[in-house]
Amino acid sequence: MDAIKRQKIEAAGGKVVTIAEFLDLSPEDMEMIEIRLSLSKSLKKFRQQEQLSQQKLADSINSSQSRVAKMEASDPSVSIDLLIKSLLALGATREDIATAISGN
Amino acid sequence: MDAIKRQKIEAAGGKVVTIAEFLDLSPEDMEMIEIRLSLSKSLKKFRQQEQLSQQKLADSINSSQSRVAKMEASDPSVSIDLLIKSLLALGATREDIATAISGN
DNA sequence: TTCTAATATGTCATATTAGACATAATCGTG
DNA sequence: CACGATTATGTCTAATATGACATATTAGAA
Repeated sequence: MDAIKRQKIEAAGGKVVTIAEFLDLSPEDMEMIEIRLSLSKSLKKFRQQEQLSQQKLADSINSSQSRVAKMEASDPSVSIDLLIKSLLALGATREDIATAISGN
Repeated sequence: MDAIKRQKIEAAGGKVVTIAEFLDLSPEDMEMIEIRLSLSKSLKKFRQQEQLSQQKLADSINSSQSRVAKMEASDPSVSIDLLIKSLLALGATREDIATAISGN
């Protein structure tokens, strides 16, 4: 949100709050969330490139369809470990993972 | 180990086995271990650059000295999540983390 | 629309990871 | 050497992540 929009809202009596402020997240927490988000997007991309259903992928990594869905949804219950493990299983390289994490 | 050395050992009746073979690790397992290793080395480097003891770092991230020691030792009981969280707390950027993971 | 495959969501028991603590080992420095 | 500080290791129990399952929702084709 730019400064002008913020000013307008505040001038009108509204309080502007970022998501981080609202949820009381530290910058590091935000980064963690962003990293998980990038990885999960990458996971979905790799899976689709391989033309696999969530179920097929789940089978190949001894997991379940629901967990794969949660991975791709960046559910807070999924660890970065699991995301990376799954990406590797899909053939992603460390470089691919690094790229996802860097956000570029 | 190069092919020549391997050949010599095998010619002498020895069986050559990689660590991965010995521990029956999949290539993905190996990658996971290497990633953890890179991150833990990076963590130690960042902590030392900041001139912090493991205890001080532990305090700043609500953890314990022993857990920090385990992080830096790449103990299997520590998750990549925790390593990344700790790196971020030390001021590492996503770029720094990506670099560690890529192994370059 | 209806049927079917795919994906999403909620919950649970089990497994894994967490911080904490005790204590051992190692490092520096006098 | 001795001592103090730092780091390593082992083991608890609490917290969190896991696969599994049921079920809901969505997507796409006939």
